[in-house]
Amino acid sequence: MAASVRDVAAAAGVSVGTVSNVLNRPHKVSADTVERVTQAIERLGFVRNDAARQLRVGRSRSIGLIVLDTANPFFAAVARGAEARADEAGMSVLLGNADEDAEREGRYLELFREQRVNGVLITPTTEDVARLARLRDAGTPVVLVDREMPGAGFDSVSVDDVEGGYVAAAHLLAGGRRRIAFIAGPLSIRQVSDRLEGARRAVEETPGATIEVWECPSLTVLAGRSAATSLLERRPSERPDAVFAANDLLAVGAIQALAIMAGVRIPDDIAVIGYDDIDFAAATVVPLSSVRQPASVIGYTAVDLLLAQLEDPQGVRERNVRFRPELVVRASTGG
Amino acid sequence: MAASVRDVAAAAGVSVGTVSNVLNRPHKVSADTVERVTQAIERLGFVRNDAARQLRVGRSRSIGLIVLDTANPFFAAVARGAEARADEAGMSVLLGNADEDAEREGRYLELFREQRVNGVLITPTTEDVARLARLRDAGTPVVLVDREMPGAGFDSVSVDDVEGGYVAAAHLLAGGRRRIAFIAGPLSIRQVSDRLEGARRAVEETPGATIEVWECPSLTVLAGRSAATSLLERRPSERPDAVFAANDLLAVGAIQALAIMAGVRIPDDIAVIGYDDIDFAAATVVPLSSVRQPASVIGYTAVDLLLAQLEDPQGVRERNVRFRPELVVRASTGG
DNA sequence: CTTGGGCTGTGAATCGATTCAATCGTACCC
DNA sequence: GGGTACGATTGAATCGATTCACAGCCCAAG
Repeated sequence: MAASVRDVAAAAGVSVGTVSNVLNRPHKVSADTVERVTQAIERLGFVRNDAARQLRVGRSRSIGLIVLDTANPFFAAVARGAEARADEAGMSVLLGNADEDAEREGRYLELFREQRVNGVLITPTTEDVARLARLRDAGTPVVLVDREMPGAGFDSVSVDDVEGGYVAAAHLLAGGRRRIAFIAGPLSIRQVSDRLEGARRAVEETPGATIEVWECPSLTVLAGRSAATSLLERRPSERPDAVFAANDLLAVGAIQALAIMAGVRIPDDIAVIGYDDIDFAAATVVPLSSVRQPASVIGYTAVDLLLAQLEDPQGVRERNVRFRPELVVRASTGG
Repeated sequence: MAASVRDVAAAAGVSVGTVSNVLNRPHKVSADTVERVTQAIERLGFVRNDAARQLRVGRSRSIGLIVLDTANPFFAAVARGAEARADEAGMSVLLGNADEDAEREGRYLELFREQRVNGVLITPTTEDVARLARLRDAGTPVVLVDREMPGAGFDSVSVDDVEGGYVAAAHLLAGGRRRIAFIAGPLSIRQVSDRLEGARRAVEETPGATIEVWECPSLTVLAGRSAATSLLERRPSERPDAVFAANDLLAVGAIQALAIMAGVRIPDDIAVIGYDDIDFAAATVVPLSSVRQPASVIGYTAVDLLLAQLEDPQGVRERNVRFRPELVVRASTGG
């Protein structure tokens, strides 16, 4: 059906070994042989069969990346960064969308193993890393993205979410807010619980301040909207005076519910702060304050660590690159 | 290194053929053999080598999807839809980000050919489909996404962009606007030029109405912001009274520049309408009117067409599924 | 003239899952 | 007992690119 190296070799009047050399080590082949083979390739429309190549070589040229949710611009940016670095190394990135679901995550992990990827970058959905540990022990480099697990022996690239949570809450408290509602995604997601922990810490340092948690099933605009809606069922006097959303999607949803659908004044009645500082944060009804993470740099760095592991499989492990979150103040918190 | 079927066979005391059968046709194997083999697989941590499988079977279990820009939530939604349908068919989607760049697009096309994907879904960056035609003629099904090319012989799933452009402009005109600025992405992108064509048509039907085109290098928030900024360099009396952005990202950027940075009143001074109706459209400073496209349905349907081609390679070609765009009116056009 | 070294080029062996014709039992029927 | 049928199992052949030990050739040095 499709032309193979064998066909090309026949057409060019050389051996298969030579064709392979033209493909992979052209400098080892005389110029006019390269020419003849190249022409034959062109003529036959030959395209290297990557499966055969992989089988022989023993590994692929791709890196697997599993993120919590591709619909989140933050992860889209992470993926771009990862892709850029992989590109430089002549590799490509396979992107898997776990959709905050451990089972889907598992399916992608399995798929990537079958594909013999060079390594896996992952933002795990759960604390359970037994699977990842097995994968790593079987020789596949693993790098945690946007997440750190000290002691588990994984390289990681993360942003200190506890600090980020602290910074966000401290900012609200500094603005005089005392009753904070934390609109959370699933608390089983580490980023969420860390941000909460940081926020709690800030609250505890402030006499009279309280924080309550609204757990949503997912980190989406829709979830944020419905969380804020149920929040509005209370009498105004019992409502919180600030909302800290676990990410910008939730915050955007909350703003839709509060400002647009219910006419709550932001930040006068309720201040809102999100997390991630996605592109849209500056364009919301009331421009959204947020905590910025260097998304694409995270992706880029993660691939970097992976390549280092590939380079030197015996090298030091558990390198944790940690970025600092950065508060971005806009109108939604009275900036 | 990693365990192979051969190792599993030895460990379970059966032949490699039986292991393969357990993997692929368990009903053909007696229950206790299945059990023994399964245990051996477990014990050895065997994971099927997909490259070998692919090599033998002749094709992969994946579908390639190349979109203009993964950072655009519209395409993220398309990808989700595609993934959902592929999943149902036991396939997975390889996502390529062309980034509006024909060369990157070509690289992914090449990659997908090497991987022997079952088919390619693509939103082409250019009009030049010679490459795609070659791919199709070589036996790889191709489905155009969010784009139609009558006569070229490709199946496609699209939304009538000319109509969408017409609807958007007609809406602005119906609101009394007469001087429309079309903030365009690269006009080489068909969606952009089609939307412009539709808008032009509406303008021509309206005495005294004019439309001018601001071409941006890309379809991003940033590009929209700078286009709107340069628009503001004119004296207020010479500014347009409406902006039609080729997509929501541009519109969001334009809103940032107009409303937030320059204090232009929307829609009083300038009305704004976008295209795609992404999740964030409802949450912008001034909720954004837009033209909705059923993004995830587009992705889902595209895979559907692809599967049909796979099913029946000789079947009818050039099936064009066309959805109708839907006007969504919000405050940015005085809704 | 011979030897040695540097280039080119060769082709059989290899990776691991799948396939399918062939074999082996066992049960059943006449 | 002989024959048939059927289910379970076997294992050699296969897919296509890569690799590497080896061969052929030519020129320069001895």
